[in-house]
Amino acid sequence: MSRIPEAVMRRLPRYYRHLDSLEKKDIIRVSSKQLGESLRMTASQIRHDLNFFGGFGQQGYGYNVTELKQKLVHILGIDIIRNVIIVGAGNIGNALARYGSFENEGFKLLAIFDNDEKLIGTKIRNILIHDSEELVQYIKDNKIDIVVLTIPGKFAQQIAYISQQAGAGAIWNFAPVDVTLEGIEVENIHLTDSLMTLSFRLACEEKGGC
Amino acid sequence: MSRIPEAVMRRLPRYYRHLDSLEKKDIIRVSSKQLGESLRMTASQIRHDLNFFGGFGQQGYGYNVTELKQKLVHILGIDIIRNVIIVGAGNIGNALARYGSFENEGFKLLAIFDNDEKLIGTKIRNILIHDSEELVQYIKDNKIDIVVLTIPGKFAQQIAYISQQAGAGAIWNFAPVDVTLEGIEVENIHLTDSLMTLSFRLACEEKGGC
DNA sequence: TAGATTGTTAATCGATTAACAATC
DNA sequence: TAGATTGTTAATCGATTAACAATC
Repeated sequence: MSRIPEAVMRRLPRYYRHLDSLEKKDIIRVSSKQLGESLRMTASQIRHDLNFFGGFGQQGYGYNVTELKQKLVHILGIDIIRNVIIVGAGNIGNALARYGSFENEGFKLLAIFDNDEKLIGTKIRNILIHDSEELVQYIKDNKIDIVVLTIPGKFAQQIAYISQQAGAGAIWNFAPVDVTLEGIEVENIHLTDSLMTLSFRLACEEKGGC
Repeated sequence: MSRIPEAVMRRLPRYYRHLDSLEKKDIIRVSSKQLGESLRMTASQIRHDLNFFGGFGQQGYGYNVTELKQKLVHILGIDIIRNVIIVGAGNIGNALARYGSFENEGFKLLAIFDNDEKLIGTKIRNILIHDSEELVQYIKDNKIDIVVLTIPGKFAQQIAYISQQAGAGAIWNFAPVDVTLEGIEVENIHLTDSLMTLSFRLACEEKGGC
């Protein structure tokens, strides 16, 4: 399989989401033209993207919705259960822990870590909050695929590093710093950056374009 | 000013964040080479990006940290206070409402809306939760720059639409659907999509690359 | 002045779109 | 078969990087 461009990879979950919604509406087949109209992109791009993974369609017919969705499930690896832990039981950590719908996509929350003694030992939605001191040992003892960082920025890089050393497979970072590590998958979510792009665009509009 | 490419715009908050941290360390000057090393990008790209907005540096010297940061503050428009409301007082809405640090960047949360009678009239961090019925009137009566949508997907497009009609300037959407509207700035945050890219990358690794 | 580093243009690289033969 | 639509290659477009004259 040829190396998948980053841009293509980032569109895959959107394809998956849309196919899932078509399937729920009992739609059996869909063409790249129809997909393009719904997703506001060119039919050409959709066919081009999907063909990195193989020819899933049929000339003159299009794509079978359920079949294509299943292919995407497999490509995205969401048919594999992934063990997840959250480090930081603050606002965002709490929200993610309570947000049930990740479980539907194969992500299983095993534990939460915090260093606040008032929180240690309590639970969020049946999930125990452990002492951060136990983090390394916990990762070593359990196969942890994804470590979610919802801690202050100043701790993020270091906790990411020790999580990697302990054997974690990926970091999902919500701290407002860029976590950079070699040899582990990292996804940075920068909510403030995103909000700033709205601020920028509003300011541009007010200036009459830029 | 020539039209700013999307890719450039998305890098601006990162520049701002880094300059802010340099300033806090009392660093006076910085070269594009140094910035490139810290941010893991080419010096060329940084100079190229900044020059869309003007020549902020000095040959043989580099950039003055405070001055460049101030330019970025102005470019990003975070020197303008933006009025924000949150629609949906669930997990994510709650977390965003409690997350104080947006206020540092010029975003002011005025109100929260929900349709759960048990929540209406209560407060999160001093911010009153209003009945969703009042949303349109509230936007009409107050200059609302940004409407944050932390509601189920099925309501997102419609609430975005009526918010626009009522006069809102931008939508920050956390519902797992793509809100598409003409004539209003929209930023979609798809947490599940982001998590799926980690799943994809882990699956790729396990397959030995793709 | 000499050294450093910018601003800016040109070259390269990658991603998107168009086109169309293949084929269901 | 005729019409539709894919898979795939070629053309276009945009973004990144390299190069270097300008200049502090």
